[in-house]
Amino acid sequence: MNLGPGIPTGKPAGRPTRTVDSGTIDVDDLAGGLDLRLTLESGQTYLWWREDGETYAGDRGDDGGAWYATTTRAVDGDVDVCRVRQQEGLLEWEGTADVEPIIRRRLGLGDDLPAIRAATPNDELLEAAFDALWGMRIVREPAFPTLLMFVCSTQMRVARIFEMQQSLRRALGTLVTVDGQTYHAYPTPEQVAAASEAELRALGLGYRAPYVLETARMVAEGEAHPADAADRPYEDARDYLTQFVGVGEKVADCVLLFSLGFLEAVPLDTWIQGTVTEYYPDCDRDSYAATSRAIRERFGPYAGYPQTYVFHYRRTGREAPA
DNA sequence: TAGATACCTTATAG
DNA sequence: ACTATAAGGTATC
Repeated sequence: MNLGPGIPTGKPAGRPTRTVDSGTIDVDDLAGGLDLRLTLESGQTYLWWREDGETYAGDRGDDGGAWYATTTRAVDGDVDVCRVRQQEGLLEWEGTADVEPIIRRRLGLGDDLPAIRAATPNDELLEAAFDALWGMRIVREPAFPTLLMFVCSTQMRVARIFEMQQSLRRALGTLVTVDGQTYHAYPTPEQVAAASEAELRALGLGYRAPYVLETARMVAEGEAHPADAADRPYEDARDYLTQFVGVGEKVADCVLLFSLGFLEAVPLDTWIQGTVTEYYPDCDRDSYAATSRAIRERFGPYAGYPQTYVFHYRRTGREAPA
């Protein structure tokens, strides 16, 4: 298989390069199928970028474009590069290692979408959102990058959150060369912690700069790690994450849902809060925690799925005019 | 413990 | 052109 330029195969002698693995995943084997572009551009993750630079360039549906991401190995900090694209019912992947299990996890390919939908109430709004965006999956991205992404996300537009992550990557991330092509890994906690606040502000982070810096320092120095929340019951896990600076209940819910696999988490952002007020007023309570409980009870055990569908459905103006 | 306000920076609306 | 407003909220008082 040849996916074209990006991660070339072959191994020139005497140059640092990587072995390239590749393979395909039959989308028909995934329960509920897959829409790769929706999954990667629905505000769940800002860690993937399009080879053609058209990331967040518009809402055109999946055009078969290729996406890149890096993964940093827990054992030795080695960086792998992966490339995916969806064409003709196949999800094609390439990587500097056998990244298929990583891709399957990160893209939520194991989720049984029909079963999740069956466990979700079929009111008019949720049905419309599921119909419009079917195939969108909830990701499980690495914990530290997800934590920083959503610290950066406050009061910020989706396309700019992505640009911030690209800036962090380019300024601070390890440079990886794969047969002449260069890629920046997402920076490690240590790499972020070594930066200055001024440096981060220069990247356009604004008032988030000191939050990002302090949160990275906490992880780098071993005070706490976002992945440690995974072992706790849901609400304890959310409380645990709020110890990081710049992390309140909403950002904590994003980390739980989009990294740690807590599918019951419902981030209550402005869109979802507005949705609660408008469509589920009986779930509207006087605190985040109380509204969260009520809407989770309404949406069912996989409440994060309808949350994510409704968020993207409304944010992108797909909602039928009232 | 609840409520109000400041906060970086940019894109978009008026 | 120029100002006001809002963008996946949180920390602080």
